[in-house]
Amino acid sequence: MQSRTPASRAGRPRSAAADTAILAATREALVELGWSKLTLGDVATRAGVAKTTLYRRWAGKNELVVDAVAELFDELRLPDCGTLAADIEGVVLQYAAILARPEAKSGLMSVVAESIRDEALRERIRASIVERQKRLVLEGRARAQQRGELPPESDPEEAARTVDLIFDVVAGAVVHRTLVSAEPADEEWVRSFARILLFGLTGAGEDHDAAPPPAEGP
Amino acid sequence: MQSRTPASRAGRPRSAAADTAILAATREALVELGWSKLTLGDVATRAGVAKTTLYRRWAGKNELVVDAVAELFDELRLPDCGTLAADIEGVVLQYAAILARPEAKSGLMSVVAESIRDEALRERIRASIVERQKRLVLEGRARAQQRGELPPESDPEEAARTVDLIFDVVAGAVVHRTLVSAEPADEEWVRSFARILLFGLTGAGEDHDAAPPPAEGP
Amino acid sequence: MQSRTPASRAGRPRSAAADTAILAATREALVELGWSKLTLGDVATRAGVAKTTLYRRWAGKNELVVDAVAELFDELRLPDCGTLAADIEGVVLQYAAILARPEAKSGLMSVVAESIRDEALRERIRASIVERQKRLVLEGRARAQQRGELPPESDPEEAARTVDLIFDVVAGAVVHRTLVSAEPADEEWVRSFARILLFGLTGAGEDHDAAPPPAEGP
Amino acid sequence: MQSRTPASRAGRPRSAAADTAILAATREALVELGWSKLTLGDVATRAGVAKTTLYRRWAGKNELVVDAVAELFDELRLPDCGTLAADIEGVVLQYAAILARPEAKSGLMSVVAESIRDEALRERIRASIVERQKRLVLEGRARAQQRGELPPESDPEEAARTVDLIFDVVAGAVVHRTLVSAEPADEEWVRSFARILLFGLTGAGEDHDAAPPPAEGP
DNA sequence: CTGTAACCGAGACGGTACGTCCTGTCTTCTA
DNA sequence: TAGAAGACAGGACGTACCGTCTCGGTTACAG
Repeated sequence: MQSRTPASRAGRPRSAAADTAILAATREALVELGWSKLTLGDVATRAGVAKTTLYRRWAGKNELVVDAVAELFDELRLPDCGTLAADIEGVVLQYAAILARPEAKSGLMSVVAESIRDEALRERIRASIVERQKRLVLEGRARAQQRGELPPESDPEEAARTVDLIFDVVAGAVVHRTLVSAEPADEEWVRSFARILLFGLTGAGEDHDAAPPPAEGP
Repeated sequence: MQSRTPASRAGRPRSAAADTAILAATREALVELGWSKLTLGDVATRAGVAKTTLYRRWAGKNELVVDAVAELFDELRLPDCGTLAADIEGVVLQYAAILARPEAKSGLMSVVAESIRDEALRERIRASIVERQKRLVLEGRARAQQRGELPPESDPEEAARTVDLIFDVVAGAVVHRTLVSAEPADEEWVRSFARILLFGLTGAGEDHDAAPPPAEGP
Repeated sequence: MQSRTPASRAGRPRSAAADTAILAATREALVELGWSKLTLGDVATRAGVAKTTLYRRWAGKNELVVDAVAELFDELRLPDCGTLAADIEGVVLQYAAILARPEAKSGLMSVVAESIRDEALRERIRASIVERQKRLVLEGRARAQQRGELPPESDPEEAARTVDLIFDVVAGAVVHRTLVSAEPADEEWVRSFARILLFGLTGAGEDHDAAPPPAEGP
Repeated sequence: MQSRTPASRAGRPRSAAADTAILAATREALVELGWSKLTLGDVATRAGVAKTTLYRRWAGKNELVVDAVAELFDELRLPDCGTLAADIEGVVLQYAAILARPEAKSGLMSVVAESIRDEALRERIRASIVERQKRLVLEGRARAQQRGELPPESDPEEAARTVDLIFDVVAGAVVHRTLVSAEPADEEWVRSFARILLFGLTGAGEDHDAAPPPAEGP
């Protein structure tokens, strides 16, 4: 989380408990107050820690919140459900479950909004949150290829672009459903979404130029 | 924007020019400073207006920013490109163009983040921004149905759910691409995304229970 | 009180009732709020009058309060009590009675304090409040001279100086007793004060160089 | 001025230099602007101090001005001039000299006016300004009694009342001369005033019931 | 077992912005 | 043309946080 560069510097070492307490207090405050009303002084008080201690470890509110929220994504795992369809549903549901928590909603969107004007913050978010999720998409594809549900990629660059695209679609849809539409991304919704995504993925590769055939739905 | 109730109340009427100046100043400040560093005092100064005038018309920063950003969406139109595929690409591109503007990025995401803890703000966003966009999805579907590209909906409730889903997918993908991945939603990306969406929409309705057939890509 | 320049200007004449209502409202507000918390907007509301009307007639808070307080001194009269001693007591008691009223305390001292930095205000106070009181001292001396209690003045300039001195002593003592010591200037106090003043006045003229004889008091 | 209670509390101690700078800046602002136009923000700026520092130590403008003005009275000393007459003149002159300073004029009268509606403020003024002066009256009487110019008091309660009366007369006269009449309390005026006071004090005790003898002046 | 270096809590500090209130001016409608 | 109503520019208010600093005290490793 922070630099620990050399070996074991002289002097009193930093309290490890403080880190835990601060991040927990941050999430608690996010739930109660939301990002914009969260103050570092209040977080310090909740954590039973001096404001100085907090500033010694994080540069500011944004960095602190990124770390606090990032811990929520530690539990994200890709379950092996046997089919690509089930895997997609599984990972989307997990992502939706995390975004259903108020500390994630409040914290994540706000720091993303802040990151628009702050390159370092954007990088921190990417490293500690986004990449962790994107790994799941990669794992899922590899597994589907092993099963024969998806063909092995021919052009690796094109394949990377597709992963990015899928990730934006999945994460974006869940985020928009949860935050903007403010409706729960429940099982039914996830199933509908996964259908569209699956058909999009498996159908979109067939023919790049032919118009798609007319269909009954939606 | 504000009450317009009776006919022509007593006392000096509110300056219409002030509204315009304030909203423009707000967008300008959003571009330069971003949401979190935007100050109502600064906006007032830029607009050549007293702080009180600003507070007389808006309850706070969030309400002001929503109105300022909402004006950006006034220009959103659905072009009639002849085919569903082209229409989808067209509207996604337009939405992407708006989200490419820094005042939209900074403003929109921040107020959405704030709206998580503020029902009234969420409603204001829905009314002045979201609904305006969702109308385009409805228009596009009606047009596609006229052309015969999409069948008329049988269950109107199911149809409404589908519109919401599509909207979350489209808007979410563009938002995520633009803000989180911080890559431009350019023509190439939009074409790829529209392909997936089109196949998803036209293919997903075919058979609700059968597994999709294996495909080549990606 | 204010300009009334020519004869009877064209257009709607100023409401005379408004003046009365405004001054009464000013005194009422002085009692309830004191000078520093009194606002012209509040006075206008109490008087059932628009702020504009108020500003059309008075230049500001200070001028308004001077006029409002000056009306309190209209009732000041010098009773003919038969002896100089009784006359002094009588006028001091009257002055004390006015200063016992909270609107006088609050208003008078504040405008005097303001007048330190405002020549025009000082002149207005002198004209509408101070001179009115000083007249009583002049009357009292004339009456005492007629009775033979005081000798006629030889040097008119010296006499004027003495009147000023007496006035400062009398008014100053009552003001200080009432405001700074915050004790009532009741009959007992006035009697003690009048004794000192009377002996001072009648004894001080006797011998300008000789040291006063030792005495029993105070 | 503020609490000094325990030994050396935790945390960064308050800057002593700040107190000095703030009070000096307050007097400076009083001279330039007067009480009503004096701003706490401006005082803070002049003192090179943050507004918060100022509010941490004083409850408001009035308390601050009392303390700033009170320091002016620190220099007040009773000179031993040998006779009661000379002592009176000396102390009155000193008091007049302080009241001649614009910061005293502006500040003192305004806070006294405010104190009418604020018991705590009145007490603060009494403690830090009035009592300090009243001590001089006590010293002066004791000295005169040692010299035999005044008899020792028989009734201590009556004696206290007399001290209060004298103080109101002396302070009130100087204040009224300086502020209301707006004339300097110069040596000549002080001599005339001291004469009256001296005769009043030494003569008033002689006979409580007899009418004073007719005299030549004023 | 003793420096000493880095930590810790507490809280004052110089700042910035807040949202409210009041001032004195103006603009409109009504009488 | 006066008056009521109320919007306007401007500016001070007192509060809340920010991020920094200066204290007295406490660990825990190094000599």
